[in-house]
Amino acid sequence: MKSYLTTPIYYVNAAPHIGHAHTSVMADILKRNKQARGIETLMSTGCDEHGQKNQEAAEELGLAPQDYLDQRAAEFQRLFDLLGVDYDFYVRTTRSGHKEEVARAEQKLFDAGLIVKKSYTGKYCKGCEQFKKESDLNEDGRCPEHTTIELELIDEPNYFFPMEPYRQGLIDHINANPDFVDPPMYRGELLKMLEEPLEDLSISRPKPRVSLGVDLPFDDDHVTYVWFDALLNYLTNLEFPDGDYQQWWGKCRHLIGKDILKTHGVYWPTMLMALGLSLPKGLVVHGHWLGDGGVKMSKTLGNVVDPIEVTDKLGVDALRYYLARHMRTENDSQISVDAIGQTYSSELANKFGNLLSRAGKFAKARFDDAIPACGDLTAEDEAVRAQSLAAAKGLAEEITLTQLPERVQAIVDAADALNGYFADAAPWNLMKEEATVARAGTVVYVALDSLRLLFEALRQVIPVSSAKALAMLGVDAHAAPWEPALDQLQSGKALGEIDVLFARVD
RNA sequence: CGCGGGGUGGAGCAGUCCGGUAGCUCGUCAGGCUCAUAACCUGAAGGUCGUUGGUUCAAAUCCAACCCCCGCAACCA
Repeated sequence: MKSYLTTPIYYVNAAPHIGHAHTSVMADILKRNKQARGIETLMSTGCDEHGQKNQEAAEELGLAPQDYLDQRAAEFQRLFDLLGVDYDFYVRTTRSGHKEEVARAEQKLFDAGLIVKKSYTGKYCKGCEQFKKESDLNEDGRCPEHTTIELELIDEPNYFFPMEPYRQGLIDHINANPDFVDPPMYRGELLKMLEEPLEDLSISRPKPRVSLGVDLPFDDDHVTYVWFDALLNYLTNLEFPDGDYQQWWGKCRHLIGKDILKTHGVYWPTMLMALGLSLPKGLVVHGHWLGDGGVKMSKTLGNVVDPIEVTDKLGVDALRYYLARHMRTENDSQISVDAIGQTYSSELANKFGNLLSRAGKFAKARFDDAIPACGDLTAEDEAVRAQSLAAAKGLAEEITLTQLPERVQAIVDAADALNGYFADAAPWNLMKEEATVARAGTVVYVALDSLRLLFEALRQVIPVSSAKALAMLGVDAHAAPWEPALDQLQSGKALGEIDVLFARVD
């Protein structure tokens, strides 16, 4: 079994933000989930270095484009490395192989007569450096952003990719493949987009306006429109067209934010159809993060959540955990440094960390630094064990992004139950009578073994902390695939040093 | 009448498909425990589930109308 997961390649015209962190971390979690099930998985993330906005960003900083791009690409990569994103490809569209293959694909379409040249007429705003639609203009027929500038009527040649011929085929494909878009809500949105005839997609930009891009192979005066170039990264990673890309391409799922559903659900499939290639297996769509108060993040409101800042303050796993725990794919979700801190304290520190600490230290102090023996099990023991096993199994099977929060929640609930169980059983009281010392050992065993199972499951979400926790329990991090099972702790085996796993941050 | 999502105790959310004691986290208050990271356990206060009407023995949940927020419609995950 094979799988290929991609994130979008991010526009590097500004510093990386929480959205970039989110999609790449989600791809990482899905990859770990697949690997746990024994599925060989490739994952790509990276950056899109072409286009007007990148060009402008470089100019603003007074840097040569390539210097600017090198800096930003490294900055994004550092973030993903910091967050533990286990990518197989870090894409840069400026790399030579990619550019050549994009040009080849374009030439192929051009030769087949699937790209047409025609003049584009439109009102161009010099302020925005963009063409404006009538509906974008104010009452005076001017750009709302630049009311003093008279719009220019520009008529220039441009290359277009007619998408309409593929529309019905795409609709049929979506109907025949219910999981082409997940969650289904976005499938409906996509089908809506396909109800009207598709416009010709402009795939070129005149060089005087945009220079950062892939030269059109059949016209030196133009560069390729960023999306046409960027989308192909999903294939060029796999050494398309000369390499052995087919074995992976058929297993590809694209993770995307809802804002780029059209590019991935319309532009990309029609391009692939024109190139005679099969469509990806599916699109995995998620919503956006909003700042405190449920409004868009903005510097003026001061509700921007910077992934680096959060990580510095609370640690990588606090952020990864929050992203996994609180994003609802069909809606936008809220995030703030306070909220991350709260989730970190109440769940990671107070439930998982503290439970490990109380049971682990108890075992060390009262049972000679080792895991106690497990005696006969009571109904209470069996109940918490069953809950922990069920929760772990929730991450041993295939998960979607939509299910992820509830699966993590089940792990939390199990830890919660273990805390209650431990308090009810009160092994510290059982230690007072010789007759019940063995029973205390059983309670500690059940707590530690169940907790081990929960941390094994959490390796998908918070790999670093989970590995630490398992080391404290004296368990070797066993390799994928993973089969959740009870009673994997060995009685009598030494426990590791029980440190504070999630340090309190005030 | 462009499209879509949402409106549930102070905050953030689940529950809505398949009607039947309104649940979780945080916060507040009271008690308990002492193994543990001022943590953990128990209990309490606090909600006319946006509004109105309808169906039903029974509606947060189904139906209708309306109000209010937020996205999209533009190269932002």
